[in-house]
Amino acid sequence: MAKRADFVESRRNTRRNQIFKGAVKVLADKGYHSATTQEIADAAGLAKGTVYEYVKNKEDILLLVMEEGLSMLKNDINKIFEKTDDPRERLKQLILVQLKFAKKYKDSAKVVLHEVNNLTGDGRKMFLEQENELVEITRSVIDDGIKRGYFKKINSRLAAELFEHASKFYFDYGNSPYHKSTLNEISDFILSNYLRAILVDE
Amino acid sequence: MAKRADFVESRRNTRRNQIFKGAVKVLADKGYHSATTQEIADAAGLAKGTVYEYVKNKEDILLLVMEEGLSMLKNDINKIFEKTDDPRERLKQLILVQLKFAKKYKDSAKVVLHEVNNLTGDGRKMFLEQENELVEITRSVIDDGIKRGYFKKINSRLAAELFEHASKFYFDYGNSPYHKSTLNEISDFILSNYLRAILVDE
Amino acid sequence: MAKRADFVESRRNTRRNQIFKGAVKVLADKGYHSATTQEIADAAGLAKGTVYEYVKNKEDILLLVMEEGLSMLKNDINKIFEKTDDPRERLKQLILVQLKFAKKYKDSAKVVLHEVNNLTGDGRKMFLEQENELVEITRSVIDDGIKRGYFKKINSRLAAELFEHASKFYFDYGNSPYHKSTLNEISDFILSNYLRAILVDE
Amino acid sequence: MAKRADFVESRRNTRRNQIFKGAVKVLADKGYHSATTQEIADAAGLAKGTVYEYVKNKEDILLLVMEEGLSMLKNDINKIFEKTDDPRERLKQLILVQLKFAKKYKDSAKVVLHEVNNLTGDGRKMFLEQENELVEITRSVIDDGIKRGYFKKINSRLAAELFEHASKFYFDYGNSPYHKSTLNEISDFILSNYLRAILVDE
DNA sequence: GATGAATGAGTCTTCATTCAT
DNA sequence: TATGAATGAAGACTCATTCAT
Repeated sequence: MAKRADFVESRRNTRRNQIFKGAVKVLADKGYHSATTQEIADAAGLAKGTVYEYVKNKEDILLLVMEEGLSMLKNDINKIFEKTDDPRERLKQLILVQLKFAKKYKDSAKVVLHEVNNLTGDGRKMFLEQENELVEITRSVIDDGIKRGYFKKINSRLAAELFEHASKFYFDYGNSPYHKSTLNEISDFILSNYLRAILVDE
Repeated sequence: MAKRADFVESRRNTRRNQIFKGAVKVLADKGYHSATTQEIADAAGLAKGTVYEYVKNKEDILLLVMEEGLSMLKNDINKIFEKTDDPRERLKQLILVQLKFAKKYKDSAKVVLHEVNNLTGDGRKMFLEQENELVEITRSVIDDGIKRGYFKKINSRLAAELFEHASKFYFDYGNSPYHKSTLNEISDFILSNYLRAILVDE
Repeated sequence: MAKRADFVESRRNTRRNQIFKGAVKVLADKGYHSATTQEIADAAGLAKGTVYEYVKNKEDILLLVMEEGLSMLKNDINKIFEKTDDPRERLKQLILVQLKFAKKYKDSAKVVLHEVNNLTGDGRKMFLEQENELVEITRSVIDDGIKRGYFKKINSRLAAELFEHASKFYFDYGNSPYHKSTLNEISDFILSNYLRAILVDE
Repeated sequence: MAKRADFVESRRNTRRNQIFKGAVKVLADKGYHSATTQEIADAAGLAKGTVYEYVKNKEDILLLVMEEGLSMLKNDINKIFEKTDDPRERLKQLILVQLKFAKKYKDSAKVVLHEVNNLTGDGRKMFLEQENELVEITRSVIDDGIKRGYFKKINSRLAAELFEHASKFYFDYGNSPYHKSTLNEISDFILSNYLRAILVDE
């Protein structure tokens, strides 16, 4: 029984999670550069010094938030593939899941969308890779749909990029007082227009 | 003859333009918070103190850049309406103009897109208003198209928001090494799919 | 039988010795202020908290090292007096022993020489007293030599201070890449020149 | 007339000198690591930010102090060579000058002696080079003395190192309450004993 | 006794803004 | 008007010390 090591590992996870939760709130609210490590520590319910036990530096906090955010999103996405293998349904769910994610994890989504540019070096590289992976998943679904004769013969990579971009629409929601539509209206519009646009005419 | 006042006013414009040009480059390159006023002054070919003669504070520099950027974009947009009054053509041009703008004024576009959140108070309000105005222009074109029987009876406000959002796609291009499509491919895709999706079937 | 107390006392000594050995290495390498208590604990093979069971604070670690260093040096010095009572030979050995000490306990010597100024309060007082004691030993040897007619009638206190100072020469050796002489060359030079200089002409 | 550039240059020198003077006091008193940049700025009569206009970082302040200290010392040394070319007199003056320097510029001397180890990289290299230069000057004087038959055929490099070391004796004076001798006593002792020791017997 | 996670005071450094020239 | 030296508030990060387990 590696009881001791387990405990240490578990506490480590607890702390990283505290930091994640605190940081998400603060970063979504003030943005990376305007947020101070003190504020993040306070929001995490930890002392400043304690945060640095679990994180290399400020950028590492951002990385933690983005990785966790992406990981949660990927989790949701993976579940889609268990339910159906029809590319039309998969593509639809792919969009829905991301719109819902933006609503459910409003703060995480906001950080993921807005703070990429504050990532440098390996962190940035890793993030872009993950983002690209997401596009590639979408692309493979589209390619499958084309092969099976459901979708028109479009540039699947670009289509995937544009779908991903559209899925991010809701990420920004609430930033402007002029935004009014509900999540349902948005997903209905995208699904019934964008998605239908690439279906082959029957 | 307000000769003297004219001269003063004209120099003021020259200076503000110098600042705009310098700031655009620096802000696009390093982002608002990482850029220093010194760097901006250098890029503008002015002393730091001189910059402050023409600008209230750092945020005011950002505002200047965004206003100028938006104003250039609006200029381009207004020209569309002089050429045709067919809402189908107008909507198409509306999208094209924005994609082209993102390419032509890469740096301005980057700043406009990424730094909104660093605007506060009245500056932010003004920017969001202008952005909303843009959406409203698009919306009125769509409404006109619906009225004339060209477009389906869709939620025109939401449609306009989504078109605006899609137009911003190219703004982010080049940020990731995975981005590969050309401007032409992007506009073709959007026009032939998104735009066609809202046309009434003949 | 104070068995229990003995055991406690013995462990205490073991631990203090671990700390001494670890600290000497780290302090000689990085200097007092740049060395962290964590590094010292690591080098001692103890946990940080454990170190604080045997030591009041960081300065106390330095004190431990300096006291131990001086105590070892005094040990070596005392042996001289058992072997001869000729002040000429005693003075010679006094110098030799210190040069050799600097070579044998390079790290200890380095710490003793360089970190005096980081000692404060009682620790500093104690150290300076001990250093003075060393000078006084040398002085008494010189005084004895003068009384017996071997040495010239010089200011014995100052002479002792200068001999002590010369003995520290080798302490600094190796700090600069320009240092090249061997211990033997140094001791030969000091003995055959400085020492001979105070002998009465025969 | 490069009036403007001259003025700028002159102010720069004034400021660097203020920093030098403030830093010398503080560094001599508290040591490099215990002194804060705030204390140094205060002692210099400048704001903390202003100090950083004239200095790269904290270590750069130390470098400034050591360079200035060494430069003053070298100045004094150079004057010796103008007065006589007799190596016996030159060597004597070489020692005297350094002892006097330690008295006159007590604080500078203390910093130069004690803080070498806090110099890193190029700063350290430069300092050691300069120190070596000093030894080489002494050595050349000794070599000259040997060639002219005044001094015994000793290892001149080592002799020079030891003379330099002895000259530093007074640098440390005042650190311990047990130090009592005056500068005159010290120089008399060194000159009449150490120096005479290397003279050829007549 | 031993441990090492938690703490927060303390430090260096940057940079927007001001103002005397 | 133009300048850039001076300022000091603010912020990231370190590390000696404590204390619950």
